[in-house]
Amino acid sequence: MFIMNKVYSLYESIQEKGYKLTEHRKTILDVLIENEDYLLEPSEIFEKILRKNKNINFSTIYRNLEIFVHSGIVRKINLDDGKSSYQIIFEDQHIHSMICKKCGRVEALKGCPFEKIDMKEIEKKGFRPDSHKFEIYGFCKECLSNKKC
Amino acid sequence: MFIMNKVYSLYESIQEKGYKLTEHRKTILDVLIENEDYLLEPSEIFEKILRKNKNINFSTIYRNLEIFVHSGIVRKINLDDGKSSYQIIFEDQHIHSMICKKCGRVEALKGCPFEKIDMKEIEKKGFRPDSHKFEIYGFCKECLSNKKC
DNA sequence: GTTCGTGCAAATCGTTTGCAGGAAT
DNA sequence: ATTCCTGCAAACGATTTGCACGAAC
Repeated sequence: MFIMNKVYSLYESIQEKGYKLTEHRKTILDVLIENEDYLLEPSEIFEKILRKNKNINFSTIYRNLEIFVHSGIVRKINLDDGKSSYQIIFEDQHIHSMICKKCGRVEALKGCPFEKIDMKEIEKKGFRPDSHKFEIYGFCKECLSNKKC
Repeated sequence: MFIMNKVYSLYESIQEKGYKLTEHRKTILDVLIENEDYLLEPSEIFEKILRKNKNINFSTIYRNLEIFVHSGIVRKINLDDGKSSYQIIFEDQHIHSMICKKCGRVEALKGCPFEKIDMKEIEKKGFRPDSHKFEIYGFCKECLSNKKC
């Protein structure tokens, strides 16, 4: 039961930050876990919870997603359309992704291009980097084979 | 007068797409050109136009920014706060940037990390890339020396 | 003269907030 | 018992839209 260990460790991260472990939080996490390879928008999370015959208010979803991000167990990505999407983080790895523009599927890339960057160029400009983003957008195998792309 | 050549070529790009060359469009472009090293939000563009003792409606600004992006002369970037920012593109170069989180200053990076990516990894997943994003966030020299970061 | 652009006001969309009652610790 | 969590409804900010008039081609 590897998966349960991973889930418990998510629960611990929440409690370590002083947040309570409520049923709603577990439900939202369930949805994120069941879609661990996908970026989900708050509205998609809402719908998937409905399909479980549960109902959680939008504001509760938003508030808890922020809490999860703050607890380091969820990643927030701002896509080009201006909407935010969320994805569970099982290990606290630093990753970059291939993101399917059709279905939101996310696949991890090995390595990080930032490590190959010429730091001298950045230092010369007097710039102090504190974060970076590298994302490849395109279409995943499944969406391509559906011939809808 | 290199700058004017560059400006005329922007005008041409607009007209080539079948859009009319209006005074408002020129004014918005002026502001983008005067801030070519910065990311500007629509509200900042609005204010800078006001300071020129001109007034352009917000909806006109939004509509024209979309048109400029569609004409390939303006770049749109979605920052983490969910707001959109815009920047003029003088040459249709493919660039990646260092972005100052305080003042919005943008400095170009040499090279592109995508070229160093192991394409075999992507092919193996059956993923078809169509675009990518590499951005370094941090603080620029000026903002650092203001000791406000 | 036709097509396209604009200002205005209202609508929309995603997201956030204040508050009063309810649940976790 | 205290602190935190939630639903609700309302507020919010950024962006978009319908429409009637005006400007570019």
